[in-house]
Amino acid sequence: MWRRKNTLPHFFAMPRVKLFDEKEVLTKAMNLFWKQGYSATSIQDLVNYLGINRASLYDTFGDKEKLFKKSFELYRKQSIDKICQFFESHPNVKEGFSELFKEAILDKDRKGCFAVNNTTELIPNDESCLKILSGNKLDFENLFYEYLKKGQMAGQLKECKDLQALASFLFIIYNGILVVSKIQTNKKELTNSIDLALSLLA
Amino acid sequence: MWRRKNTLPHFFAMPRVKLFDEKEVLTKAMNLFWKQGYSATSIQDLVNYLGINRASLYDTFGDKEKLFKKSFELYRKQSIDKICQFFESHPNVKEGFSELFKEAILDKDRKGCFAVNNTTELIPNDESCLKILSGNKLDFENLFYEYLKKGQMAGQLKECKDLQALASFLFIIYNGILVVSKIQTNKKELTNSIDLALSLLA
DNA sequence: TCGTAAACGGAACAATCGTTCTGTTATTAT
DNA sequence: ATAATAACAGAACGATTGTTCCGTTTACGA
Repeated sequence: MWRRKNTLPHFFAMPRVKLFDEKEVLTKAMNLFWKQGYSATSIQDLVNYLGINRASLYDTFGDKEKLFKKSFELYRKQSIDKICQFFESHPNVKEGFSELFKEAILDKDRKGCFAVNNTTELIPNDESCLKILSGNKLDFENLFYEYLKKGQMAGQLKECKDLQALASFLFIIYNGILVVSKIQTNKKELTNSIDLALSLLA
Repeated sequence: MWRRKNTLPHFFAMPRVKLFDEKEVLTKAMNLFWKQGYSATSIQDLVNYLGINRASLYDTFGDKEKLFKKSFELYRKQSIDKICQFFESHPNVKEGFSELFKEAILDKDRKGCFAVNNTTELIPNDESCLKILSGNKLDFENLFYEYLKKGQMAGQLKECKDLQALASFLFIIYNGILVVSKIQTNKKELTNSIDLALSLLA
């Protein structure tokens, strides 16, 4: 069997390159889905906001659902990277969580958290998203757990706590903050609640 | 100017009565919006699920947004009534919150909380919903506060706490539980977190 | 320079969106 | 019985949905 490679003289040819940066466009898509949610964001919205052609959108990202999944994938990577760096640059556990939560309440444009928004919008109507969000929960709780453990070994936690339970608790608090911050932008009240929650650590 | 009333003999006439119970249908609409969210629920979905005609839907409830608002209004009334009764039938504060939260984690069909779902879906894209949800937050925090106060006066809280901060904290916890319950139905882990949070009360 | 193939712009697709309209049916005071 | 009128069933509306297709443009290896 002969291969096509041999039969055609100019088989390999390079087409024109993309006129847009794929990751840059994906970041834009992420931000629009984040703000509007999956269902409320139309392809036309995306075409307008991303500034690329419909055909380019479909050629590059597949369909709407695929683009959404890729957007959320990017968000997950970014937020996990951010948390890791955040913990590394905050050696004290209690201070670290305090700063993390207090940063979360500065939600000027009320977008909340893309993961939390997806949880409430897409569960229980999208099975595949449940898997992703379950994984996301585990990732966060594990990060929280390791951070707590490091703090415990450094003697930052007074008593011997159930770190697993503490990690779950902190994840719940984090989710709660990310919901309530969309309603309430009064920093003072939320700060008090955070201090109250973190009094369980020391 | 003569009035039409005088020119026609039988001006007042009663039409046929509704073949469906308005509140019953509204409850159904509430449940569908609750499960699917506002954007993901089409009029056709509603017509199928409610079992009434399109025209009847529009005649009775106005348009989609009005039906949604009425659905959520019904939900708010029901949940506030439920909380009031719940607190009245649970004289001990800590036990009351414990039971309330532990009831929330039994979310078999993963619908979550209609109010939380609406918060993440509709803010910041619907200004009128922000007002409603702000009011809802205040209502809940006030209910929590009064309940805490009653418990404090009954000597159920050891120290003299900042009850306002405690109420806000419990509202955040409640929201967090109502999000995470959609992902995690493992009761044990969530129960531990609830116990941890409520250790701040006694 | 030339041919290839992907990116591009934009029209076009069927399906569905929320909403309105048109008759018909059914009820009740007269 | 009759007239009036709202509820009913269902077709129809234009607009928008997500997606595909077509023809052109453009970059790059040969």
